[in-house]
Amino acid sequence: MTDAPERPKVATMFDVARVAGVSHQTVSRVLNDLPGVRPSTRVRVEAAMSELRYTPSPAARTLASRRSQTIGLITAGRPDYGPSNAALGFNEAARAAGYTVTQVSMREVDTESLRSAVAMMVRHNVSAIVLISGEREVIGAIGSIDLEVPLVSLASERVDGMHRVAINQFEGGRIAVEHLIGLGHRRIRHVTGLQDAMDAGERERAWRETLTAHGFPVSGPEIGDWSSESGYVAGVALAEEWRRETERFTAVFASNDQMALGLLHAFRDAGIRVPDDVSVVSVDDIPEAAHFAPPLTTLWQDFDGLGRDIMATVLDVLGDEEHAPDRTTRVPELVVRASTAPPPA
Amino acid sequence: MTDAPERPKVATMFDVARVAGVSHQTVSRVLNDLPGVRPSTRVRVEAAMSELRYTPSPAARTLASRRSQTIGLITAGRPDYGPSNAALGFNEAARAAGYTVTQVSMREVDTESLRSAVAMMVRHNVSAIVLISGEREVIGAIGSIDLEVPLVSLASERVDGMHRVAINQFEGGRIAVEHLIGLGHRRIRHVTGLQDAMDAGERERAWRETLTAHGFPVSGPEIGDWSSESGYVAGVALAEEWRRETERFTAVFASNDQMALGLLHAFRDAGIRVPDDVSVVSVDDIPEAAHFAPPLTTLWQDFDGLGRDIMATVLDVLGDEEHAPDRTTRVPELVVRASTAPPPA
DNA sequence: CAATTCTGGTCGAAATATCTT
DNA sequence: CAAGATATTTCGACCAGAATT
Repeated sequence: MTDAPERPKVATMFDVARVAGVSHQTVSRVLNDLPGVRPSTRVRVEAAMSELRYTPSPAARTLASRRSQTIGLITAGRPDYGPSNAALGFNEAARAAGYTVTQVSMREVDTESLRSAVAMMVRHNVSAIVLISGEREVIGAIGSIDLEVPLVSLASERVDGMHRVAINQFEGGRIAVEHLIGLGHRRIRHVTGLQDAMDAGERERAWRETLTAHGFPVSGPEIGDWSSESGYVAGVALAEEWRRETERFTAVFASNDQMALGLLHAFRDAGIRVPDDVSVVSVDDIPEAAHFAPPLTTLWQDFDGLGRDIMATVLDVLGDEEHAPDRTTRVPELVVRASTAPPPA
Repeated sequence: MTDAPERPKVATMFDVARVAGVSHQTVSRVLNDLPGVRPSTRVRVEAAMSELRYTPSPAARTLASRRSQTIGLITAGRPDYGPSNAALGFNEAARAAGYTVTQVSMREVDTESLRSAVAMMVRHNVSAIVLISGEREVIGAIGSIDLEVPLVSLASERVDGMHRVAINQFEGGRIAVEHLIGLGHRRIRHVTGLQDAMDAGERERAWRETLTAHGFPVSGPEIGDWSSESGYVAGVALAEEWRRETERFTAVFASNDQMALGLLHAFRDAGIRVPDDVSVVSVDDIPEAAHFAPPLTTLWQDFDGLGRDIMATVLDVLGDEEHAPDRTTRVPELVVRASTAPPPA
C-alpha cells in the first residue's frame, strides 16, 4: 500500500456542484445568499455542501473578492486589566459575527511598527482595524497613517478620522468625586493616570470640574502612570504634605485601582489610616480590589461590554461608513467598600 | 473628471517582471530565495520590487502554496497576568519571525468551540497552533481533536501528541518552600491554584515532596482557584484553624499572588500578623505584589521569555517536526520582601 | 551539459457575460 | 423579458517542465 495522501483533500465548489447536479456558479450563489436560485435547488446544494463537509477556502475567497472577513486588532502597552478584558470581549464578539481576528500586540509603540502593522493588515484585506490603546500619541500616530480601511479605536476623547468607542470616564470621575463630597469631603486630591492617556485626562477633568462646581479647592494633582509604583510615589508625596499641613486633604481620588494600592501602601507606611484619616476611591474594580487593605471603594466598568461595543461599531461602520454612531455612553458604577468614610471631625 | 479608482491598485509579480525585463517566474524565484538566478538579474528584480513597492499577496500565496505564514493562537480563560504576558511575548516574537498571528480568545472553553476554532485555523492553513491555557481539560480536549497541524502548548506536565513549553513550576515550588524552611518553618500549609491547572499541580507536588524530604508534616492543602476571593476563603479557614490549634502552622505557600492577597486579607481580619505570626510566600511577582500589606515575598517568572520560548519551539517544530525539544527549563526567581520571616519563638 | 529563464497549468472561489427556458 | 442556470475570465502567486543560453 502506498502512503495515505499527504493532506486530506477538501471539497471544492466543483465537488459540491457535481454532487448537487448543478454548476459551480450556482453553488457560489447559494453560498453568498445571492438571488436567482430556486428554493428547491438551493436545498439540494445545501445538502451537498453538508454531505461533503464543504467549507469555502478563505484564501481563494480573499483573492477573488478582495475581502477576507478578517479584522485587524492592534493592542499597545502592557496587558492591563481593562484593555485585556476589552480585547477579550471584542475577540469573542468578532468570532460570533463570523469574523477572524488577526492580532498585533506591542509593548512599545513607535510610528514605524504601527505603520508596518497597518500595512500588513491592509495587505491581508482586513475589513477594519481596531486599536486598543487609549494613548494620544498612539492614536495620533495611527491617525497620521493613510489607511485605506475603517478604523475603530478605544478613545474617550473625540478624534478626527476614526470611529471611537469608550466608557464615559468623565461621568465616572464625577460619580467618584460626588461620592466623596456626599460623605462630607471638600479637600479632595487626585492621582492621575498616565499623562498621555485619554481616560486619565477625562477623569482628571471630571475631578477638577466637579470640585470647582461645588466651590471646593483644586490642588495638585499628583502625576501617576497607572502603575502601583507610581501610586506609591504619589502617596509618599501626599503623606508628607499631609503631615506638614494644617489644612489637610481628607480624600484622594486615584485614577485606577493599582495606583490606589500604592497609595494605601504609602499611607500605611506613614501611619495615615484609611478611611479614618483619609478616604480613597479609584477606578476599575479589578477582582483584587475587594481584598486590599482596606477593601477598595471603586468604580466598576463593563469592559466585556466595551469589547462588544467595539465589534458592534465595526459592524455599523461596515454597513454604513458615514453615519456609524460612536458608542460612548456606558457609565461606570460605584462599588462602595471600606476605603471611604466621612472625613474626621 | 471621473472619480479616483476605488482601491489603489497594487503591483503584482507581472508588473515587477515587466519593469525588470524578466518573466514572472524569475520574480518568484528571487522572492523565495530559490537558486538559479544570476546575481545581476536578482539585483534588477529587487530594484524593480522596491521601485513598485511590491508586496506579495498573502491570499494568492496561501492559495497556491497552501501555506499562510500564519500561526493560530488560542487563549482560554480570563486574561490573567501570566498568560497575558506570555501571549504578548509570543505575539511579538512571532511577528519578528515574519509570522502573522490569528487569535481566538475564549473565556469559557468547551470542546465544540475548541473544535471550531481549530477547524477555522486549519482552513486558514496556519503553520501551527499555539495553546495558552494550562488546564488539563482544555489541553485534553484539544488533544482529542485530530488536527493536521503541529500544536505547541503551555503545559508543565508531559502530554502526548503535542510539543510543550513551560517554566519549571516544580523547581519554583521547591524554592519557595525551601525559603520558608531555611527561615526555620516546619509546619507549612499550601493554598493550591485551580485544581485543573497543571502549574498548580506542580507547585502542590513540590510543596508536598519538599516537606516530606525534610521529614516535616504535610497537612491540607486548601483548594483555591487562582482568584483573590478563593484565597480569602482559604485564609478564613486557615485562620480559624490557627486560632483553634496549639500546634499551629507558621507559614503558607500560596500558588499565586492574587490568592496571597486574599490570604493577607483574611489573616488581617483574624488578627493574625504577617510575617510575625505567619509567613506567606507565593508565585508570579505581579507588579502589585510589592505594595501588598505587607509587601509580598514571591517568585518572579519570566513570562515574556516564556512567550519567546513558545515561538522558538514553533520554529523548531516547523524546521524538524520530530525532534523539536520541549523548553521547560526556565526557573522562577525568589524575590524576598516583607511577608516572610522566621517563625515566632 | 549545466546554469538560467520562460511558458503554461494550478490553487478555489468571485465576477461578469452568456445562454436557456 | 424575467428567472434560473451555465460558461468564461479573473484574482496573484506557486510549481513543473520546456526552452534558451
